[in-house]
Amino acid sequence: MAKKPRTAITPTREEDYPQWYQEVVKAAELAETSQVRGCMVIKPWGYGLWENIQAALDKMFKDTGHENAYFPLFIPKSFLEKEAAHVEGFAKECAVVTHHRLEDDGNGGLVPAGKLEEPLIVRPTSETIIGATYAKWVQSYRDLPILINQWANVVRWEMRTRLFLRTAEFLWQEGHTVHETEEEALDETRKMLEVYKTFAEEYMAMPVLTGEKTAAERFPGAVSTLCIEAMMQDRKALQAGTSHFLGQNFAKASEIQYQSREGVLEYAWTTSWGVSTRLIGGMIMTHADDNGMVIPPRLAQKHVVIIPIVKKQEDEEAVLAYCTELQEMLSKEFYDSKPIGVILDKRDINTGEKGWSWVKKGIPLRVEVGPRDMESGSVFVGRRDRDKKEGIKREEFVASAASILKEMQDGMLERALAYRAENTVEIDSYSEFEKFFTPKNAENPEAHGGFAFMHWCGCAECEGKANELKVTIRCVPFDYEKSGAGECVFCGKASKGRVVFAKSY
RNA sequence: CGGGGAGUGGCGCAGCUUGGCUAGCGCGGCUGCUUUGGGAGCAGCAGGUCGCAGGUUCAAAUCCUGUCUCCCCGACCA
Repeated sequence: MAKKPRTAITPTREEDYPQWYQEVVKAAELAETSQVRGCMVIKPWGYGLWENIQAALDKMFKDTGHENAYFPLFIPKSFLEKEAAHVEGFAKECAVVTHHRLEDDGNGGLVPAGKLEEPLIVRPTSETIIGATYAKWVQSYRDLPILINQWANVVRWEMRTRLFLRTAEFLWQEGHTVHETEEEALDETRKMLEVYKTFAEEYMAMPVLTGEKTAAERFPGAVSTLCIEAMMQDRKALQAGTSHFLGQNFAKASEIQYQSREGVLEYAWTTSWGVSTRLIGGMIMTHADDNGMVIPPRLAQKHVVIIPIVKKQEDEEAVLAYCTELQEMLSKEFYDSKPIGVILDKRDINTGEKGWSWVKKGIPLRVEVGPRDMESGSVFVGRRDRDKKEGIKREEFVASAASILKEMQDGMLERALAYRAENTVEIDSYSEFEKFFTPKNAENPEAHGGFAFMHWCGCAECEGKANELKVTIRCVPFDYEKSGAGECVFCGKASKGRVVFAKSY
């Protein structure tokens, strides 16, 4: 029996995908569970990813005319009650503040005191509190549009949590806009979804499908929910971002009214859209391998780590000087309009261990520099997307670093696109559907399924039949009618085009 | 919230069924020496109120009750 090569992460993706995911998060030092139920501590290496996600998206939001603002963490209970579907959707997962003080219980403990007149809800999302604020800001059509984004944390008391993918508290951005016309609001909804798609593909190297959610999967209170959906390496879908057209539902609930050009009092049209720290989970499950994290260069806070190899004490000074010089040279180079981020790892630990720690963290380039390289004026470079390391002249490496990073970024997207293509099928019969989404090994299910483009009549009953195999409709692609008419896989009734079915997170 | 699994030095685990000496092992940490180009070796040292709270008992990591947290599968959701 051939001995399998040692991997930095155990178990491997194939052996136990959920466990592998957790190990990658831990080994890459991205985050850890906290002492608070369901909440995570995002560690510097993970938070750096979030900061870069924020920076890139923030620029895209501003370039599309949006501004940032900040609204309260607390929402009066009565605000949340205003939109019926919205309350129903979120009521079960809210953290509720009922007291505003703690008192000594006489035994060294504390008991809540000072009961609030009206409970406050820790925001699960801010439509209602922002809507109430907008109602004050909007009088006339001249006050519109309002194009505001907020970077914030929200709390949803989820029953089952997983680092980055679903935590009780998470970081996100939520855009909330108000418009004069339905058409304008619809355009906004679509525009922001495009921003998300562009970001996912160009920065995260994570290909996404776009489309509209079915009624069953829609945001509570929305008229329509648009989404980006990505395929993870276990072939399950991850909803990576949503953009909601709220119609006049929230405007009516919050009394956002304006006097129109004709002097008539009208309800405004609103949208909301968001992405969260879940994107980091998506990045991990799209790119990480059995040796740990693989960070897309465009989102890496550091692109290169320099590892000095010092054999003899007397070499140390010279090798470090050579490394520092390399660091300075690289830092003057630009990748993606920013200076290349370089770490010189001087930690006094074994070289192998040091190298592997960076492999697991997913830094794009590792450069090892020892006396031999120094003498020949070269460096030894390892790319995170390849196994082999190669020697290269120092100047040549410095000059080509940016283009190597670009090549890596492009390669990651291509690989992810290829993976998705390999696991995307068209299915026309229920038996095929059942076969595609049923693992061979029921005890310990292997990666199976993928994206299945199938005909669907549009009724909730047939959608429910897919649920029996834990499969949901991820989205109805915008151009779904282009795939041609057919018959619903479940009931045989007419369908205008194929929609995307998959198992999901 | 339903089902299953688990909490024992920093990490991973054994011990628990059938209570009993100072609670073990591996990895890691520290110190010293030797090493160093893909996860080092030897020696010495440090480190644990066994998740928490009650209870049973002469005696509890072990038995009982409660509770908290984590992981997996479901339902729910970004």
